[in-house]
Amino acid sequence: MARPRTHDEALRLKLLDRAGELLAADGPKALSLRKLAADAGTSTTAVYSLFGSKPDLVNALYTEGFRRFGARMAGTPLTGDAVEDLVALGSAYRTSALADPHLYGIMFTKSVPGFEPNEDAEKLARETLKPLERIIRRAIADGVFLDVPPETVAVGCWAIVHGLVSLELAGNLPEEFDVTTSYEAALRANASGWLRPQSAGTEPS
Amino acid sequence: MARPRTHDEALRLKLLDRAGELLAADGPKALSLRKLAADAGTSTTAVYSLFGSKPDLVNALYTEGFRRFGARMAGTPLTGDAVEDLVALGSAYRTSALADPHLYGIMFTKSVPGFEPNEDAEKLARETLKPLERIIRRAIADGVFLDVPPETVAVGCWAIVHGLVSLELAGNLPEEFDVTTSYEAALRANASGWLRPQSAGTEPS
DNA sequence: TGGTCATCGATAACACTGTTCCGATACGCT
DNA sequence: AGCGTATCGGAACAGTGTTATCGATGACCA
Repeated sequence: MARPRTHDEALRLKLLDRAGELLAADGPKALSLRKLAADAGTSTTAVYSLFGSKPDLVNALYTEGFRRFGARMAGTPLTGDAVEDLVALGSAYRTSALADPHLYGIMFTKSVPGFEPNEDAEKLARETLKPLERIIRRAIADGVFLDVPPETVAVGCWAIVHGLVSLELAGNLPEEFDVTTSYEAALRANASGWLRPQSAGTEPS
Repeated sequence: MARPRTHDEALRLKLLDRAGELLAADGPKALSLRKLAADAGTSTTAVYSLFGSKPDLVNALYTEGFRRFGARMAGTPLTGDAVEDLVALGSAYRTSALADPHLYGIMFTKSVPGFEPNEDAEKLARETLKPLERIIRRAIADGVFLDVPPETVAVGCWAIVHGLVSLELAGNLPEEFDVTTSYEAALRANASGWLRPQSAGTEPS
């Protein structure tokens, strides 16, 4: 054997860190391997020996993003009231997205052209939605929600938060728009729509 | 003065057409000015004298996308029942997106890194949502919907369709998921959530 | 009609990207 | 000590968007 590797775990973390900063500072367009390597005081080869390629590097960012995101979701306190809990999870989702918009772009809107998450990363991503499904299954089992497939409700909830956050991040919301209030109102309206008719008296807004 | 331009309107249309085809065939990553020019039998300079830059070319695609999209929205037959009409518009939105997914990517998910729509294009985009707002305003005025700012409801409706379509196009829906049915159910649930409580008896399916 | 010359457009160059190759390096082992 | 080899960094390759160059062109005016 020969020459011990200097492209070690420490450098790997440093590169990921700098990549996150570059991303946050100037967006996915500015995330260049050359600039990244230069900033970290190494060469582009290091990125290839540590990650494999640029998409693989982005995959690591994707995974890290979902780790943080999953922690926020799992750490959201729940009350047992299905509608309120869905609103709470939705708010956590938005908080997470606003905390690191470009990471959100990688995770949910394919903002880096060549990138597709690998199987492990995708599995991790799906795991983070588990709290959502748990709430919905219970609400359906308890007769609070309509008796429809839980996936349908879960997808609907995911869609509204994803849609709202995407519109907000893309700057597509109207001027003088009270985002936080409207966001909660929309989440509550959406969740309330799945209530069984006789229990539909829970007033939105 | 001298030499009349041969980079005329016909070439402009041809380039736009080929650009759409390249986009539809291999996605935004494969939309290269060199390939485009070669395919159209001209040089890259033509693109610059006709459009200005690549983002400007994409802006033209964006505008064309919203022209078609707006036509579909405006052409959707309405019944006067707010919830059903919102579902119908939402379905038209999805149809439009599925008809040309990559164009949808340009229009709604910033799939081309450097591109931002210019003012005219953005104004046109906003115009296409007018039918939505009309329905909502009337429903609120008639006391069918809750008395909240119409923008709040409009954004909520836009968000759920955008969210659902994004998830579908990104391949994030569960296996064995009846998209069309669930899509309508989610739209109906979302719209129903804005009904005033006393009229909340409209049963989602 | 012939000459001038502004203008157009294709070629080539530039600065950048991700990726690959290859030779110099620097350690572990004999 | 010296060999061998895995490792690493710089250079090379193929591609991108963009810009500059410069020859060809055709409309105007004499």
